[in-house]
Amino acid sequence: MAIYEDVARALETEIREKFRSGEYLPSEIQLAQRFSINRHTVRRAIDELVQAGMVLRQQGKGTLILEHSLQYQIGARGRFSESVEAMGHHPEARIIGRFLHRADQLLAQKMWVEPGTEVFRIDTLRCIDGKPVTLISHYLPKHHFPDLEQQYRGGSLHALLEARYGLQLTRKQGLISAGMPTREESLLLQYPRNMPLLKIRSNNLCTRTGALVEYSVSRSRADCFEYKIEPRQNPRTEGDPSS
Amino acid sequence: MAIYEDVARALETEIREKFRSGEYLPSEIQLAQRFSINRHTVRRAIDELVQAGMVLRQQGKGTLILEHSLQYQIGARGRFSESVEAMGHHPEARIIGRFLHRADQLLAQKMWVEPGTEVFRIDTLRCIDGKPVTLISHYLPKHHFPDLEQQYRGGSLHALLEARYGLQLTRKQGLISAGMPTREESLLLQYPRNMPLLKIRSNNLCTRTGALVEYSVSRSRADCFEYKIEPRQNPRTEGDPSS
DNA sequence: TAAAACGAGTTGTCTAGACAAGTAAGGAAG
DNA sequence: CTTCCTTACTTGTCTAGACAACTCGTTTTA
Repeated sequence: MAIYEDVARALETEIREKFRSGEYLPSEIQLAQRFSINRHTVRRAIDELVQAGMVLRQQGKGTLILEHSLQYQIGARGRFSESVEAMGHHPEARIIGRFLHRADQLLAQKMWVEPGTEVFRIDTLRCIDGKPVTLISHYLPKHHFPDLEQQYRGGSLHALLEARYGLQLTRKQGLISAGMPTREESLLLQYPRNMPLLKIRSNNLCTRTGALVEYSVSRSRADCFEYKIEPRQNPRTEGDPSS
Repeated sequence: MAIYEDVARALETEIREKFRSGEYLPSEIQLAQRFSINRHTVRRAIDELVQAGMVLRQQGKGTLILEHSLQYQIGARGRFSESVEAMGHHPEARIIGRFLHRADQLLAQKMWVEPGTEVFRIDTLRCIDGKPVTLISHYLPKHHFPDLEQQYRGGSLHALLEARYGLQLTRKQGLISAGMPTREESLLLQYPRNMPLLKIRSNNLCTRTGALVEYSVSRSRADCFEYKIEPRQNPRTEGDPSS
């Protein structure tokens, strides 16, 4: 039996018995000293835990211990549903990054604009009870919002659009798919790479003019999130984003 | 960008273009010489392919190339969208299994019936171009359809319900989530266990009476399937020039 | 006061070499 | 002919060291 397998099992029981989720594993060097093995062998052991979805590596910080029973929570009550109508329009968003793209072929097609158009991209992370749940990339044509990058400081993006630019948005189309997280997504969402994400790409139009003002891609942890499609009820039930 | 990522991508295209499944990759040492990198770096690159399910390591023999039609389609055009409205009601269904359940606590809650109620379950597999894409479990309260099990022989379940029982269905609620396949799902869908499924659970009511007549769970391969949510075609906004 | 630079500590990548373990084929011994 | 052994080649594991990249708190600087 390989050393790294032994160490992996040792760490596994140790995590279950002595650590809580949110804590960090001892550093690889410390573990190497403790077990009197090489750091690479420790890494190989931790690889097993990563693969099992028990821990998450964070470069520069450490190795984060995740919920012990992630896989068992799937399908359990811990999950909460969210009306698709409300997706992407949530107040407690934290800004992760801002970018200025020039739309390539693919993006242009999805945004219904000409290739080369300048497009703001704002990435936000939505947390619930301090737990990251959804990562959203908002794409907005620059010419509609020349000074948006200065204005937006977090919170409800759509409320800002309405307040400053007088725009009211309507979802025109939503595409729902599933995929596996990239390393970056895994990090931001604190979510194992071998668990699925629920994705929604949506085009939002200005309710009045019909012009596309936002294309967004949201990626949600599937262990605690699912989307609810309501029957077509009477509209205008979703007005208040602050609720 | 890391070297091993480059090499992994290079090998990926090479596999697609120059190799067939069943063949073996050049040995790690040969690849290391070819790319002028260390063997460990080659191994790290191949790790990526293993993780992606493209190749299989065989100690002492070599690295076997597997069927490689799946992973490339992800995110490509090969994917086709399907309106949620149409989900679960498709003609070219093949029957996989029939069951008679007595609803337990959980199922009863989801189906809005009393625990202990007898429930038909019919599993169907939907294929496209001979490729299995969606696995659907239909749950129907027995008392509504005493002889359904005899009647249904494949094809559109909902058409049969309408023809024989005079029932027209309306989707009341849809819950969309993502998950990993069980072994059985993986087998039926011919889909790797490390790729995600897109799931929809929906309750369908009789349009006239409002009684629940069907609860269904569909699981679709995420590599070639995504769900489309159409805008609400609200009759009141008919004059809208944007549509 | 605010921004920039630094430093300690962490994970990530790459190299280098050694030996273990498994496979397959060929040759030697029975 | 069959069996066993050797040999060559493959992947698997472990060690060792170096530096890159990143995080975070502290210190310095403007």
